[in-house]
Amino acid sequence: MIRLSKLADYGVVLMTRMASRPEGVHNTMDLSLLTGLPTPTVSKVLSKLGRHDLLRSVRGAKGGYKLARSPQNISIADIISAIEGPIALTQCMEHTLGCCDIEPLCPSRYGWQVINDTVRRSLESVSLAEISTQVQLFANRRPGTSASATPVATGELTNG
Amino acid sequence: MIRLSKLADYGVVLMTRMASRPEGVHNTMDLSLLTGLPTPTVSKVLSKLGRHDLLRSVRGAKGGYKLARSPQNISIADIISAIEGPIALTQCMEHTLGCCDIEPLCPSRYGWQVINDTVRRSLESVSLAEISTQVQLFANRRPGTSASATPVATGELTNG
DNA sequence: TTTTAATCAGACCAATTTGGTCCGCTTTAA
DNA sequence: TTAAAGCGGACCAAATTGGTCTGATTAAAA
Repeated sequence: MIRLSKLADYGVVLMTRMASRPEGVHNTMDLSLLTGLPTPTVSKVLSKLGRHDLLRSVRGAKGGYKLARSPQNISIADIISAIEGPIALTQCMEHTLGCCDIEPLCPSRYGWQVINDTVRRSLESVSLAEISTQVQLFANRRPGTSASATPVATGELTNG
Repeated sequence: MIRLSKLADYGVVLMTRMASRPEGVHNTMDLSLLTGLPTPTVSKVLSKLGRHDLLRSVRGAKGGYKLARSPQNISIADIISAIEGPIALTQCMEHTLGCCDIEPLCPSRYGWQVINDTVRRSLESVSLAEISTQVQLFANRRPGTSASATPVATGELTNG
């Protein structure tokens, strides 16, 4: 399987959660309870998303984070690259041209470029809004406020 | 960045190399020299590709591996999933429905499914043939037979 | 028939990466 | 002024990865 780091996974999950109340301010503690993820980890992810202008932080008491733009204008690629850096399947693709010694000879580079572009474009095509509407179908009986007892809602912490 | 394991990276590189002589039999030693990858590693990757019917092994002296089908009929998704298992960005997506306790409640699953399908489809759309024609442009002055001194040709072993 | 060149499989080990925890600091509403 | 929140970095443990080694098997060539 192609590995997405857990942090990036969490990022998508948290953003999805926040998109269910796009105008609200969400704090770390609540999100931690809702998702079952450890509080400091949630905090770390959120602050990264904040630094990349996907979230806006509200400091002080009653603070938290709110979406910086509407879910329609946030793509999955935005979220992933905020946390993991530029989307690329291999290392040499992370940089732009001109940094690799053997580059003019490297017979793989151009192939990888094709592959990476394809994947990146596909992730750019999926918006947070699309995903969170899917979620609504399953969340709408619980009006999505705070602390539910049911833990764990990531794509990660599950197994067969 | 989305991480592809090195082995999968190598898989793509090796297949690309072999696609430049689609009918030929390629042995581990030659491919190792051509790519700069350690021989046992090449061997491990090739045998995995063989077990998934992308390569056909020819044992004994003068043996090696040859492509099991034409490059047009091999997708990047085939290669990656042969080495890494089913293409999925998160663990719970590796299985088919019905294996996760909280599944009926999991608000993320359906979002991930959308994302994964998008990525998988994009990788299925790129064939080995497309990539190796790109390679030809850069390899055609060296008629692509055996051992060149220039090492390292993966998308991985390079940095900035 | 013997030798040699190749695949094949699996065990083992080392090192990198990852992610979780903890700490103390800053900010602001009540 | 206090308490509740974000902020950021240092540190550590553990899981994953990938490279190495060994030996068995196969088949062509001498």
